[in-house]
Amino acid sequence: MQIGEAARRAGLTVKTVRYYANIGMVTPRQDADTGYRIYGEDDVAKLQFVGKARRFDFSVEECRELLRLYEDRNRPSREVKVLTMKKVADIDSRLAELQSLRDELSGLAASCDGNHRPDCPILNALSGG
Amino acid sequence: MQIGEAARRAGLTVKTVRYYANIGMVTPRQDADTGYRIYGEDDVAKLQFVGKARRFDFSVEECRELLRLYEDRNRPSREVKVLTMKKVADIDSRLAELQSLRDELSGLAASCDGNHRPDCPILNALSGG
DNA sequence: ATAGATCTTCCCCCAAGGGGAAGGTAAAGC
DNA sequence: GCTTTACCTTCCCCTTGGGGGAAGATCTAT
Repeated sequence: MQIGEAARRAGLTVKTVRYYANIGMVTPRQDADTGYRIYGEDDVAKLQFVGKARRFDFSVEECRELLRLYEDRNRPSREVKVLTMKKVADIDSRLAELQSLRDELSGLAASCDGNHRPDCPILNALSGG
Repeated sequence: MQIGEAARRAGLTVKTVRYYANIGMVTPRQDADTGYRIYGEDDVAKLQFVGKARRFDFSVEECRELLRLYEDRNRPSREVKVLTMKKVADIDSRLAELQSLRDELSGLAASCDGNHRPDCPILNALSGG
């Protein structure tokens, strides 16, 4: 099939699928006459795989690694688990960071009257040392 | 003072301070002879303000807006509060998204033996529809 | 034959700067 | 006076993960 249908079936944009071809992540055959990319079922499966991994917040490089493991029928599952737990740890630290930001900002917002007068504890906090 | 000291006092890199000057966010005087940027105390205060707002996850454009409010002695505090609460809402939705990702990934990791054998529920989940 | 949909490559764009080259300037040491 | 060192300037390319759109080729339907 052509790139449009492959993209549709993988739930990705054509631009994205072409990008994955360019960076060598999912490389379809190429028609010698027209230059059109030709995708097979296996390619679509890989595109779906990558799309899903991206939605799980894996970076493109991490997806490349996961894809390599996915294609290696003999890899130990430990390798996949390690990558996944590392990603969970990444997300945990980002969560903690965001939560703390959220609490501080929310506290500031609560302390601000939010009326027509110019006095504002939020700006005071941002400008204070 | 010159850009180096201004950056040091604001806790930013010289690159960042120069960037803020280029995009018109914090614009110092400029020495006509040497072309050197010359920062005053008020500029340093603005740099500190922006640096702090950036650490609170406000985008550069949002910082520009906050800075405008900061400099406007007559603005109603409501405007600042609205911006802040919108940012809190942004962070909340990002938190929910990350939390859900984290739970799914963590569940997958828990279901994977992580041994030397190739069977891996994580990859199965990523490749399944 | 021609219109419309799809495909190709090519190039510029986003945030928020970082890295480093090439060159001007100033202060301190000898 | 000369040199080293530290600081400053502009300029350009790099990052992530593609999006937007132009110019041109190809395929399908009428």
